[in-house]
Amino acid sequence: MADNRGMRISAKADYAVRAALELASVSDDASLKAEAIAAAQGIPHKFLEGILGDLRRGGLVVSQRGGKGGYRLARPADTIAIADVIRVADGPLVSVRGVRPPELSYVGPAESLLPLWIAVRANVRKILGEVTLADVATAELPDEVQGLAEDPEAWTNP
Amino acid sequence: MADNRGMRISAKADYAVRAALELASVSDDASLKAEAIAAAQGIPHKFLEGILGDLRRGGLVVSQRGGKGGYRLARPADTIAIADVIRVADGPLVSVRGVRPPELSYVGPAESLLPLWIAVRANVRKILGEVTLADVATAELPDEVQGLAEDPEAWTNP
DNA sequence: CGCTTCCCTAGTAAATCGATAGGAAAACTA
DNA sequence: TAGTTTTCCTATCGATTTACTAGGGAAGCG
Repeated sequence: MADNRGMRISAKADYAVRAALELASVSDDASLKAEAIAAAQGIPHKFLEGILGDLRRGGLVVSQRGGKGGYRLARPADTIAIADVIRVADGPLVSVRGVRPPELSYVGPAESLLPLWIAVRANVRKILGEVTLADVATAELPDEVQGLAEDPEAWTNP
Repeated sequence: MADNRGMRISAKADYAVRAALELASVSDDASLKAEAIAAAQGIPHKFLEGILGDLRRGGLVVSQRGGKGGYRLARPADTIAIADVIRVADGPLVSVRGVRPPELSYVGPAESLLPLWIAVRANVRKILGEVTLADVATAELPDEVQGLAEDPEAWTNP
């Protein structure tokens, strides 16, 4: 009864970020077709189309139809945080039981759970909010993040 | 199409932690009945029973049947991290598309996504792994966590 | 027009979420 | 030993979500 799942990043969010990275990696006013992104990243084409629609409605990408059409980023890649992409594709970064931490209320010995969830959220926000598409696409993560990822301990499973 | 959900803590994980906190708040060898915990925390009784079963199988609580029965923590409250409880109730703390970060493989401009997820996971682990049931139950969070939770910015939504 | 590519709506199988139901098995109590 | 209490186990359930697929309409271009 205690199996998979915990705090998960959905396929949709993962795909959205990867698609955005693909767009971030091409020269500034060039555009990519959904099919090309799908092939490059191994994402189901029609599923990706829906995700790109979300990114467009969220103002992160712009699209063009027709023969020379495709998608491109609406802003420079170094002004779009990974958090922006996840939020547009998947909603709030962190939630507890479906609601965002500030809406929760705890009683008795659980009262201090609220500040704890808030702290977790603040930390996730800090990382995903400061790392941009440009950072990831050029493989130059901020030192702070790089440091965390270099600790061999971080790569081990529980 | 871009609605709720992101990185979520499930009802089950939330309930598990709250139940464990209730147990942490009573004197050391006393025990609580599932019904009492359910009432104190407003958790559906039968649902909680299943969760307490997980905690028992995970070695975090011990149980006793019969008239004077109930549940108590298997170890002192200051040796059980919130992360322990979540993992036992809900599986790995952080996962991407159902699998744990080290099992992922990215190509092209998405290559540095892996270290990014690793960094996020390391950070979540750090917080939830160092805060114990005793810390939360006594409302004395570690300074580092307290600091994060005190920033007013952390309490605002996006 | 004809081709391409985005755009939109619907549907769908499978899993998960958040429970509920019913009773068997143990422990204590009288 | 009978009765009570409480945990323990299995099974089920409706709603929602997840990860896709299908099919066609609407732009844009040559």
